[in-house]
Amino acid sequence: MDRRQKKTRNAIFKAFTDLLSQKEYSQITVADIIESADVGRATFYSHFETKDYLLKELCEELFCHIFDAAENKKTHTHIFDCNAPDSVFLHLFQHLYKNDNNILVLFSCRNNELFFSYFKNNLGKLVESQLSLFSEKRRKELPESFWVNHIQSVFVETLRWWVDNNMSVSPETITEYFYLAV
Amino acid sequence: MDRRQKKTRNAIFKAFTDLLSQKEYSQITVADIIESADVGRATFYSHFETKDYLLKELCEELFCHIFDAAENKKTHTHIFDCNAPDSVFLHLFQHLYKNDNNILVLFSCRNNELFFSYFKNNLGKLVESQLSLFSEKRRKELPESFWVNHIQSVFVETLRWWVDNNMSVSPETITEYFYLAV
DNA sequence: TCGTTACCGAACACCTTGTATGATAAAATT
DNA sequence: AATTTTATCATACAAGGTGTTCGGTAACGA
Repeated sequence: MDRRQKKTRNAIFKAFTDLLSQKEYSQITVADIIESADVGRATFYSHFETKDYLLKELCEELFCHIFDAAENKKTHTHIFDCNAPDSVFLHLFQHLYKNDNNILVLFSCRNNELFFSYFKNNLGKLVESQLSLFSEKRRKELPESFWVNHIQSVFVETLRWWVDNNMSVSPETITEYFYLAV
Repeated sequence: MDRRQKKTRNAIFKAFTDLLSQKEYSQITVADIIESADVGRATFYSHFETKDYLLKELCEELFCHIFDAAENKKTHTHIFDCNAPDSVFLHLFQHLYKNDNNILVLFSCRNNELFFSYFKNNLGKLVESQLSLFSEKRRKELPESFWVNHIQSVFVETLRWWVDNNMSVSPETITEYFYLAV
């Protein structure tokens, strides 16, 4: 990829992330973004079709990083030298706690629910691979789609509560809450 | 209230509800609404500051009806002649099932998350009054704010699943799922 | 009947979006 | 080093949405 393209793309991502920490997603205009990123209007539109696609691509980059990390624990441990705890959910909470790539900005309550639904979807695969971890009893009494949706939701809502409360408890504790709640 | 005002207000609510069943909230313009309601532009703005306030007021009307009904079961039973089951949650599900005032339109997956958060907030009071119904054990191990938020979330997500699945199970069954999940 | 009030239509300034243009400079290719 | 390709910029533009203003009209309440 052309060096200029990379620079532009990164400048836009950075500007967008900065703006998201200041105001609500729906209040941010393309004019805001290009001014903050210091790129031309036509340039913005040559990179991203719309503002919604920009958010989508940003989410994909961030989620791709964090979910790959959680799923491929071995390679990941090797690269990032983290201590690979037993639970992928704890692993996720730990990564979020570190706030890699400023991902937390997107979880702030001011921001769009669109983001939460992307996150929830990405969680889907992970949850399905972990179903056996949860209570056998309830699994048999509830439809599987209900059960999967439930676990995804509880994770997202637990995360929301954690962030809203300034992450004042440790990743280990919030994981415990998650398992108690789910 | 002036008869003309009532007529206008209702026409706008009706037009808005109809439109919500056809397209996503964010795609609906004020022009759409006033054309469908057949009122002047200035008239719309003399009733509602913005489209967001319109949604807010619509939610308040609908929720007010449904939550009052659930909370004041005695008066409510009297007025609406329903069979007042034991659980307020079952009661809620039953009311939603009847789709009073077309409330279900607002729960369709195409529609705004804004609506779900209003609903979740309205649920707050109700949940707090019902806390004792749920497992003592978990209540003591989890912070109260976490616990309240959790119950609200599970209700909303259960409802979402129910609606997404065309309400193919009975209110009694979905209530059972709710209690099993929470 | 008479004053008040809500409504209409039309026009308006302003903002946002997404596209198109030709010029310029950085990158890739030869 | 010379040349071609490509990303960028500034500017302009049309289309469409928002929220306000204003004078005329008709429905309302007393």
